[in-house]
Amino acid sequence: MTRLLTPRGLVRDVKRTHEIAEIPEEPGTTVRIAGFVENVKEVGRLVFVWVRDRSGIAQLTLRKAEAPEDLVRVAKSLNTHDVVSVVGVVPERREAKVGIELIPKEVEVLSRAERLPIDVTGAAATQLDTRLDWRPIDLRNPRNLAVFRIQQSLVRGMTEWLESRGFVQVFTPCIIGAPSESGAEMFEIDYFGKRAYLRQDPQLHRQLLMVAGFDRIYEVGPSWRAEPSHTPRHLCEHRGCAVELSYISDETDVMRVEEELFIAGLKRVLEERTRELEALGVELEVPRTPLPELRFPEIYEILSSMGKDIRYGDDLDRESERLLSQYVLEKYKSEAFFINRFPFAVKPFYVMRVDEDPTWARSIDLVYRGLEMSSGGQREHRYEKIVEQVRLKGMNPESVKWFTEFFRYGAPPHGGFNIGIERLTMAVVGASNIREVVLFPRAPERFMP
RNA sequence: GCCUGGGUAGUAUAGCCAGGUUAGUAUACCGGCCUGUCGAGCCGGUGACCCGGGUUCAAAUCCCGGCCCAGGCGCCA
Repeated sequence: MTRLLTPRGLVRDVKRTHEIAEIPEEPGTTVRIAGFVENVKEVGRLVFVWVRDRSGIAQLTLRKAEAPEDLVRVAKSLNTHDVVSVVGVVPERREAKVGIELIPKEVEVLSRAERLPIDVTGAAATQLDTRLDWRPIDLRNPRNLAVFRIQQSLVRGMTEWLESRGFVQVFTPCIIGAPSESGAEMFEIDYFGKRAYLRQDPQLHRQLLMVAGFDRIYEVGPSWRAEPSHTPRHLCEHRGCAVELSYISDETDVMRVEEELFIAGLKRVLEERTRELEALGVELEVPRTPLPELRFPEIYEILSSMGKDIRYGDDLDRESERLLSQYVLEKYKSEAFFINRFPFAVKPFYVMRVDEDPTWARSIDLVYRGLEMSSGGQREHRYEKIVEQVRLKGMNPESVKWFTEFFRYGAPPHGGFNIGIERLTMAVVGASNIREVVLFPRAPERFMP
């Protein structure tokens, strides 16, 4: 059997010569397609079979009187989501309103499907949790492919932007030996009888690569949070696009890189995913740069003027985040903005404080469509300051020595951030639950399938 | 982790407050009808009260515990 690759990389073999969307319009053309049976309908003297592959739907039309008896029998025996390979001919006149019409000459059943455990048509829309129990079947719903195509473009738009600016792609360890970072709980693992942890952020190792002189790096990879968060926007396992860069003058340099990166992702989606955006009913606009920036402590006054009082020095809560988003949308007509100069009290030891007013840290968040996309900022690179901040946080200096020691041997001023890929996808496609935009989400009560 | 609401056929829901006939509906599935369907239509059929305990003559319904889910909060990407 001769096999050859099409320009699009599809192996032309016995089961398939064309993806459905590739079928030529020329009447009389014979093609072989393969896919899942979407529907079988018998109407009077006709049998219709819809076959779907990832590119679209084809309708097979059989005239009972004209088609071979065996073929009619096979067609009538088909069930929803049987897997078939079909040889068919493009008809003279196309009458199907949905999809591409074919007159089948041969139908091979590759696999039979039992009654589906979930609804993938939307007629009796299945709840998310049940869909996730049956995720591989749920993912057959074309809306899901659209979501992950959009995610693909977001990530590629960002990584290609980073590559074009000389950022080095790196892979830092997922298993770490010390629970060094304050904040989220970490998953413990057994490491040859010793206690180890799954990282909650690749943050500290990225900084060590700045110490190493890599200058500009990025990493796309997972992080884990052992927090029992029951919300529509948290996962126990999520992926980020993390960036770190050296020789910045302050955190605003980090913001300029982050907004360009963010916009590069959105632009790529608009370029490549018009169809998918339309299928999902999503409207997308690219925010104007530079993005608006709100700073502490002025933020307390803004919130106060909106009727929300946060104690001076305290962190923002969920409602504040929403109020600030609303404020920025009204005042600056922007869906995205930065929050800067968080209180040092609510941030980890490694952030850089403002020397003249050390209550505040050079810590930034990017908020988009009311949702936090990332945290980042300028890091403290001065050894004495790092050690002092470890002490201020009440941490045991020995426990972070593996990290802090390296800063005695020269460290460029640097900063960075980590954009949550699922958060960004969720905001772009307008999903109401983050688990919608993860293939196989991990949540406190779910780690299967 | 806290608060509120929930768990009924494969899926999605009604019934629960005011305990008592064959637990209703839609969709899916099976069978039949229909001269082109395209959210097809019409007729018939199969199929369910989360688990454990308690109250009662009698529990899907009331009470207690467990597990799970949704939303909100906290934590954060």
